[in-house]
Amino acid sequence: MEGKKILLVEDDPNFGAVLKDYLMINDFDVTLAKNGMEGFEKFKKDTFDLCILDVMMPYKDGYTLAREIREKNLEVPIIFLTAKTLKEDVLKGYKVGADDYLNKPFDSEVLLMKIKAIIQRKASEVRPDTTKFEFEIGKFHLNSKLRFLTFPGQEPIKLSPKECELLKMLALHENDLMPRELALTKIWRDDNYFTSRSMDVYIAKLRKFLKLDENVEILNIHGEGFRLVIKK
Amino acid sequence: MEGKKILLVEDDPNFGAVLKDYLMINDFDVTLAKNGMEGFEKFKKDTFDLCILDVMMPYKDGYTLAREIREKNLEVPIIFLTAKTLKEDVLKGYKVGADDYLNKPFDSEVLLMKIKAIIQRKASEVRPDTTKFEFEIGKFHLNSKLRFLTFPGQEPIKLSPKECELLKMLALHENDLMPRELALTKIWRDDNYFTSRSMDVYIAKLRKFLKLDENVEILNIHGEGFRLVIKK
DNA sequence: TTTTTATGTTAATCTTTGGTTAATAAATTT
DNA sequence: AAATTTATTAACCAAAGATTAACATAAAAA
Repeated sequence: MEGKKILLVEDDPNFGAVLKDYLMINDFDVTLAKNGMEGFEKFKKDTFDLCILDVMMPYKDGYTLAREIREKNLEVPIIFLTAKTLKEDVLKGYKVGADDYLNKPFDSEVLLMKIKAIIQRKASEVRPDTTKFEFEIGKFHLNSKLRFLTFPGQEPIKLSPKECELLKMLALHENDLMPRELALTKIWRDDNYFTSRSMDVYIAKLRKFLKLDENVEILNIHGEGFRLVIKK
Repeated sequence: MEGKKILLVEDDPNFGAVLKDYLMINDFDVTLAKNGMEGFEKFKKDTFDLCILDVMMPYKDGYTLAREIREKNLEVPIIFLTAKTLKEDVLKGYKVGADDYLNKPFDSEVLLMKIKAIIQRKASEVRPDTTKFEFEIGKFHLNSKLRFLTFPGQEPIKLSPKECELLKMLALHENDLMPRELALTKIWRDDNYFTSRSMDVYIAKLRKFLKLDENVEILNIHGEGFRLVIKK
């Protein structure tokens, strides 16, 4: 856990300094920014393992900053700090892609634990190669950047963003288990009953496309996830 | 995090009930014991992911109980609840093998977070054991990740989670005793009459699958458990 | 041997998970 | 602003899996 880099964006200089010190004592490498602008500048110049953002800041609030960060980086975990307890704010945070949410003032122990838990989780996640965007799926060819799926002798099938990401995720785990949870947290950024239902709808769509090649199919592993099988 | 089992030992019936409810609302499966004796009895009869012990209880205090629990189980995380804040008590707790320490009354959020952090940590520690998922069982090949069992010249047999785990557990003890109790506590997470009956049902199912290879069979060792025999 | 306890088997029931359709909402394009 | 595409939600049914009850049989103990 040593030397993990944290970007801390907090406008209150006292609180910011104290928190920074506390985190540094606990072996994190902390960069402190005192507003959203500066936060984003520093984010672009370096690579962080975690971002801790205060929600209420002048000029650029935490949510806006989070959105900008997410545009640049889909992976980095974000924790919001807030004095508010309003439900809607919490929800807003999650929508922007926050990994966690903490009320201020909070128990520093708790923050530390959250940080460790999140970093550990990220570390243990399978890191699919996000750069790869071309896949051979049986006789199909998938280009996930241009979002289409071609089959010999056919017009290319245009895929929607969700269709495409889901198929890509399956392709990355070709012939192996693609855990349900993984797709839900990575693509839908939420794992609940409805997103799960939504995913099933997309699986059905993909199956329809893939019917063209009888050697390709998406199998379900009950309670676990799906498996893109490519017979050869 | 759903369905994790917590043993809560707390002599104050009001506080105990409130805390139990709170944890249950948060999707934990909570067993409440109202003193150390009862706590230990319940601990022996079941398998828990976490124990939360009040320090000050009549007859048998939390430390004594913790020591007894540690004798039986070196793994299970223990959290102490205490009204005291004296340093020495905290130290005593850690010496007995506590994973955490909380003052009472405490912020329920904090407890929840600590619980989650601890359980997550344990989960990631255990991973090495989970790595092996391919087994040769006579002419069979078991893939316990994709949950199927193949036999030359046959369609792969899909296994249900319980079938799969049970067969894996037997395979891990190939030609040796696989104690009944082990499968029940690890797979069924509970050892009682009904789970035991359920396990027998699964043994029957596995025997049916394994019939294809006459050199493979599951023998019963009366009162002890089962033995996966592979003749060579 | 008789009695008790443990195991084996089948089938009914209950629970959870997955698949599909269609209506609605949200986002994007024209 | 209208049309089109994409995404979500709800309802419902089907399939898979797990448990339980009932009863039969085998092993151990009394």
